[in-house]
Amino acid sequence: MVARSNRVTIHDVAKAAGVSVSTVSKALNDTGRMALETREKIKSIAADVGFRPNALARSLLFNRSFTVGLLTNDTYGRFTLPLMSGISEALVDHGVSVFLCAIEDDPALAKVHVDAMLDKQVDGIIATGKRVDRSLPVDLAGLPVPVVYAFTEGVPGSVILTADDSDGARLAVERLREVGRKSIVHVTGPDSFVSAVERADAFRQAVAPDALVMHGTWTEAWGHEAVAILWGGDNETPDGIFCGNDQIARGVVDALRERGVRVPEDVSIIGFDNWEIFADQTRPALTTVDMNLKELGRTAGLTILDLAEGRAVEAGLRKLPCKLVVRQSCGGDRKI
Amino acid sequence: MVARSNRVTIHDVAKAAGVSVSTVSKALNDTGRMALETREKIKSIAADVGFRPNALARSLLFNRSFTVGLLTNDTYGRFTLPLMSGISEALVDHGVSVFLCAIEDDPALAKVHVDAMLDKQVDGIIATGKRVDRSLPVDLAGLPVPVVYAFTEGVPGSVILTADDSDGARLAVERLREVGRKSIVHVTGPDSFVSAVERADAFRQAVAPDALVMHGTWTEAWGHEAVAILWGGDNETPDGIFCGNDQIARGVVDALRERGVRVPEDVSIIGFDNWEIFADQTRPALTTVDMNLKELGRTAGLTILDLAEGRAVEAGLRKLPCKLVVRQSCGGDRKI
DNA sequence: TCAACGTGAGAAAACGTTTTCTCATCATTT
DNA sequence: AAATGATGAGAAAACGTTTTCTCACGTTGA
Repeated sequence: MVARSNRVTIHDVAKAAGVSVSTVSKALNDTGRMALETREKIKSIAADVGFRPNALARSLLFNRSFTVGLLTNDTYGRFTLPLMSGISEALVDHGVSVFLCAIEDDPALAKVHVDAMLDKQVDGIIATGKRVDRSLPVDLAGLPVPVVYAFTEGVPGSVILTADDSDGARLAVERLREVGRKSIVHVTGPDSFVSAVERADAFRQAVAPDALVMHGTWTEAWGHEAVAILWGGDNETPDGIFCGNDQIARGVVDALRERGVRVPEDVSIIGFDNWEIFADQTRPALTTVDMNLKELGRTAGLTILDLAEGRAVEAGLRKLPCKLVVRQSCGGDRKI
Repeated sequence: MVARSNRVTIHDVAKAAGVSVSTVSKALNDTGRMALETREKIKSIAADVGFRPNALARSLLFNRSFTVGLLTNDTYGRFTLPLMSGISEALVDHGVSVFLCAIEDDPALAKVHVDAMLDKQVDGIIATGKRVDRSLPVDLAGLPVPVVYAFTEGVPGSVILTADDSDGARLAVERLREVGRKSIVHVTGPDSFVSAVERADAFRQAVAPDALVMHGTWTEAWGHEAVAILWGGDNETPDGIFCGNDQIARGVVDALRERGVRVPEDVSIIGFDNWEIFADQTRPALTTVDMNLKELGRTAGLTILDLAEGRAVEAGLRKLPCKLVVRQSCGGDRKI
């Protein structure tokens, strides 16, 4: 029809071996009946001519494309990249490749991408975003392929994977307690974010029902401001601050340094996200909660595979545990 | 053979319309001869039953999969994401989807990914990395599909796209001059990086053959240190600093603030990369050189498409211009 | 010696498209 | 009225696999 490629097909192998294509197929797939000698010879010839089966042809036959789509509106990749990395890592062993589609909150663009993926017969779609409590600007319900939501809001009855914010908050508080901190506050993002609220609730539960939670923006500037508030009045100052993300934590650490408050000697700081570019470059480097996004990605990948291959998967929200990454800002590998 | 899906095929449309599949195909593709009435009826029926052609089947026929692969070892995505965004944007209009493969400097993993993509008959591969003067840990020469190198080292005779570092440096110096700066220095990364050297050369050419260039690491810490050196001695201090990246620039700005030097009133600072997370959060926000990575991605996408469709593309290194993003750290929408 | 059986290998169909060819049918021209 | 031409639509082949069927041949057992 159109330009034929020069790639070697199973027919070439058959010709070279002097057998039929069926025999070649059976030989290479270790199926069917045939003389061991024939099988070996065919395998050797196939290797010699560098034959690799055309995945498109197999896909057409099996109705399995061995591709999945990752749909995201997280332009900056802060959350998408670790996730992607985990997905890819889990799936590459199964011969599955991943289409990455960045839709920037544009419903039309999203639809174009979804349609393109469906046309290409993806085995499943993983949806992710930059916020757990917002959904992508496209309706993924009723698609002819399985969908897994990771770190974004999903429709009821779907499979949703997310990090356990409460667990993260508990981890942080535990650590602050371990290093001997008694007066702990939480400086975090807006209370319009479900994550912020969940962490705050878990924080209060772990510290005290009336423990101080300061909601602001997710920025360094807010970290500075929060310190100004805490250290500006006549009240007792805290000796431990759990921050809602690493940017806030950096702001807090910088502001404290400017005031001559020593971190971690005088005050222990714990961040959230383990965004290395912040956590590592802050002086001192941030002890911070890691949401295990890569692991979350791995789970999402495996889950979509289960669904694609018809295995049952429990629907509903599943929260994966966080982990604490210890650097210097909290102090004490030993207790202070 | 295996699980048949419930998706509607051209046969279903044919049955519904009471015609043959060939007629349906011709009707939908506006080819062949047939009564206008028939054509319209078939189109309408196809739309009603929600028919979408199976891209796999078309791919098999046309030897065109309408997919390309993006291979990267830039784990952090600093450069890959904008590039990816540009590629995707340019190609989605052509119905092309992008496989993202993150290989972490692991040759074996790289080979697995490349093989998986070749098996899936990608129309081309775009290689990218985190450093212009390093190549990916896999040999992409002699592949049966076209390859474009973007922001990474490519084999001789290949198509290589990269940002014009010299242009970026010139842009920065020009701006510093425009705002009236006379004593300009360049604080940048290690001279083992080709980019650093090219920018430094262009910097010297624009300022003076013996203009001061300070090589260090790509970190905030180096920015601090450089300021300590510059302001620590008895020498005249500069009134303009061109930094090799935004992290260094942030370090410089912070260090100057700590010393009571005002930015941009006393000293103008220009960064490089336009990494918004740094450029925007620095106080004052950084004026910085943007490498137009998204545009570079767009070009890479279009180029791989040209190659895939057999159009001639000039081989060799092609440098795309940078642009200056003006914020506050350099001063003067009007001259100071 | 003949039937039954096991073995090795090929033919053909299938997956879902597109395209080339062929062939009726009907209208126009001589 | 017969030959020519235009029109509309379908049959079949092709893309590169896998799998089911079929079949020839040789071996075993009675």
